[in-house]
Amino acid sequence: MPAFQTSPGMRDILPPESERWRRFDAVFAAVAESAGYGQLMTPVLEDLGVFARLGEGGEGVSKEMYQFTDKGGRDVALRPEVTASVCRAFAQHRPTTPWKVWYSGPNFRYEKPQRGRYRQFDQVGIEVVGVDDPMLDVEVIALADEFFRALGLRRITLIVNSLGEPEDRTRYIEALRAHFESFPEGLSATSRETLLRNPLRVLDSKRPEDQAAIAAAPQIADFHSPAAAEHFEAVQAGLRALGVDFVVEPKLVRGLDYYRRTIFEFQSDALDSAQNALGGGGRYDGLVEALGGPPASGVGFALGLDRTLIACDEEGVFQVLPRRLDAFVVDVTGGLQAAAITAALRAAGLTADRGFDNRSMKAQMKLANRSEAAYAVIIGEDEVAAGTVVVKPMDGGEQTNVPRSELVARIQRPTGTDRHD
RNA sequence: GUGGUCAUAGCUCAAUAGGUAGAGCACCAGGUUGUGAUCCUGGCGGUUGGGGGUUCAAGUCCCCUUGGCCACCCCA
Repeated sequence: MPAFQTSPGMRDILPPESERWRRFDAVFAAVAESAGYGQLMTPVLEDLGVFARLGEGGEGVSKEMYQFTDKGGRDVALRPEVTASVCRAFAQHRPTTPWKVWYSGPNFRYEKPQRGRYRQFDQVGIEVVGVDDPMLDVEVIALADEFFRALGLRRITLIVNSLGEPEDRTRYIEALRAHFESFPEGLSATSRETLLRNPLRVLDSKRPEDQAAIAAAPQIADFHSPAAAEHFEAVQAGLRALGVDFVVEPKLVRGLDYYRRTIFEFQSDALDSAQNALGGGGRYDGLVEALGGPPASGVGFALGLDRTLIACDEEGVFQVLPRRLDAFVVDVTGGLQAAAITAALRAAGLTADRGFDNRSMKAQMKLANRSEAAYAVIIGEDEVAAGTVVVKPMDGGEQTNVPRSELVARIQRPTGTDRHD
């Protein structure tokens, strides 16, 4: 038993899995940057106040926040999400709009860990501040959709809804509360508690005894102001124009108070229905202002690496193969030769590893095999004397003895292709 | 936060009814005094998650604790 191990809900990502994570980021960056988004890097630690507004939504928010007082007496928290930090950054730096950014990194929530749910978890996302145009909602959603496709995922469902303007939303919540409180068949005990805190969330319940009340509940669309309805229509028209499949789900809600108008979520039907949401987002007009900035609308989404990778596993896509080395240098003359040869190979842009500890040729060949190098470069006393090296294809091909000066060329241009010699 | 379940070698797992802890894989070495991936032989490897208790004797039974997993809660 090791004296120390990772704290609950936190883990090491070892190679080669870490390579997959890095490629995940790279694919996301490529999609976002193709649309003019730049990477924003914010601190993982911020003043508690930056996230305080999130607490107005569910009580879970404040309960699950990693917060503490630092040595200067400042109340701080590890970020539970990035959207609030983006808005804080906008308010702080006042960049010109539209401000289009993407991000990737760890977030922290003090939850009870289980598979696909960690206390430190990575998310990628994009946010745009300062544009009201529904076509921007369309762009953001389409980029998320494009990203899932870039990973190779096919069994993805996009669901969208609109919470309307803040006033619409407020009126709807009151109507919902009234409906649920007076519904004859009542609600489950859990939903009755949810109702006190966040009536919208009751719509999310999957408990059978709640379904009758939910089915009979008022529809948000009936509360949309003309402007909100028009915005939502425009979003749908834009998605259709781009050929992005979607389903309007009137019962889709998001837990936080800051969401306005468009909200959306991507689900994978390759996962259990209980946790099939890979990511989501929406509009949060007003959040920047709430954080001390100018009035500015915002829209964005975030998605989690863990669940998305699980979905990839389920669909058998985005399987990252370990990187192969070009060459593995086996030196049984003490190791100095290998130092020079690997340096030369690397300088030529090739990837090369070598054996250490002056182990036997057999042992070094086993390492070469394990490294999955394309070639073993073997050097012994004979080769040193002759100024040559043995180049052996590890796939079983014939090994050849080549002058040391031709080694790099031989590996860059495999035998059989250099017929002009 | 609530409930359930599990924890044995680096990994995946065995261990009859309490009776000295095993295998496969991996790793190391040799067979092959200059050659991997196959094969053969041998080796390294564990205070059975930790602590306490019952017992002549505990991996096995009891309590506590830590951690994983599952469900609920929550889900930004």
